[in-house]
Amino acid sequence: MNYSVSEENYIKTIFHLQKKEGTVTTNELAGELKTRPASVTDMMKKLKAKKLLHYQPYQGFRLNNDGTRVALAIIRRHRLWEYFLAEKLKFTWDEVHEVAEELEHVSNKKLIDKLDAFLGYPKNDPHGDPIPDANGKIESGKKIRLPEIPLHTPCIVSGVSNQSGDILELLEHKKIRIGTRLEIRKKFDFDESLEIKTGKQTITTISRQLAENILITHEA
Amino acid sequence: MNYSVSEENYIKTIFHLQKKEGTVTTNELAGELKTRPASVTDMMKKLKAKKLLHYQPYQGFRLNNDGTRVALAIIRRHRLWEYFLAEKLKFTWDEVHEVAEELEHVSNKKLIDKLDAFLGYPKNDPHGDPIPDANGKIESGKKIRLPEIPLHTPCIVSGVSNQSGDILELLEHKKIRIGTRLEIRKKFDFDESLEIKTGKQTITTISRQLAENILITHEA
DNA sequence: GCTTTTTTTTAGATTTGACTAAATATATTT
DNA sequence: AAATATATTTAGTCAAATCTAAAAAAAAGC
Repeated sequence: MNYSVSEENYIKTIFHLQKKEGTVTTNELAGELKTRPASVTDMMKKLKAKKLLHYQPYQGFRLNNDGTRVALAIIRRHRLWEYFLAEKLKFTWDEVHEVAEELEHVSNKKLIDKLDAFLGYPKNDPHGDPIPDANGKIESGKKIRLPEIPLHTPCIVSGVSNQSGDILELLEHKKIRIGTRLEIRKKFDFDESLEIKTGKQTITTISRQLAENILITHEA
Repeated sequence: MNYSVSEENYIKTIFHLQKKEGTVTTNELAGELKTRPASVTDMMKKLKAKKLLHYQPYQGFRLNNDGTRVALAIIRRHRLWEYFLAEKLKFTWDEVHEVAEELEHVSNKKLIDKLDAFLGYPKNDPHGDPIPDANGKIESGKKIRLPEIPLHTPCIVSGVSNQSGDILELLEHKKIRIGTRLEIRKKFDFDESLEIKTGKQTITTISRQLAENILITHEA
């Protein structure tokens, strides 16, 4: 029931690669993990022996139910720590991933469930990705972006999909953060810019490029 | 500048054993780490090569300045996480150590300094042990216990030295926690029990055994 | 002060996770 | 469909951290 840091990194990476394609290949995984194909083959044999994935030589691999369950637990830990780092420790959005890569391997269930409660059971991490719950349930995956929200509909910022320092600086300046409530006041067809209301009566205009990167939680 | 989990555990344990005796022996360390003497000798050679300790075959070992600096950084991480677990995640005093043993090996300096700030730069962990600051400075080490506090002197609970569930239950019942302000009202010579005031006007009596285990920060 | 016991070290083996180089299977060309 | 190219696996090494068994040094007993 307990896996090494190395095993966890393989499992997590397979999960992410699987989503895009049906099956994962040796080279893909080696590239993603910055390791060699031969090392991947070795690990696949081990994970198959542990019954976490399907694997026949030369046929690629994919996680089975047990492997998926393990992957979701790792992703839950990663995203909860990211949320903690951003919200509580005031790390910027582009710094959280690297630190969470280390924290995610501390696999004490009680710790993670208590952290979840402390954070108020957040639904999304700072990049807008959904956080699996204690049972491994995860929300759709489809993220709603600001331009898809109708006029005059109050909504809450749940993350940004682009993690560059530039976008951060701009958002910081406009005081748009995770949890910020906002509402679209006007859509300009000319350049697709949006006039939005944030907080009580602050009105500002944001470009289409910026709006595309702001992820939204629907509920008021 | 970066050490493996195993190296860190050896360094940390040597630091704790040193305090009591001048030099640490192979068997002592093997006992503490639940490993074999031969493994200890191997690791001592490695840590000596890394210039973290003094070691001559058959002569025991002790950390040098660099080794002590590394040990204090590990202890700082451990105790800050313990404080976080107890204060923020509501772990009980007897549960925090085990979890902190894992978290302490995530050695990102920025993470730890930001955690420190988030927690309000606590001086002691939930067991009353002092937390080294960002520069590795650590306070005396001498803990003051409740019976040593004079009458009518307001003070603050900084921890307990005994971590059993029984003492916890009792303290919980009497609403004595870390940070609780209290003041001794009367000392009974017969059984050395103490009558104390906690909070506004709650008066209660505690036994000598209990008082001995309550650690105090002097400042009002 | 020699002998016995205890402690520590050395020597050699094991496991995990990685690597290189070579072999083999699959895919792509022509 | 054979030849070439690419992807994958196998075979054999290596380093880290552990172990057991045996040898060597230090300490204790008589």
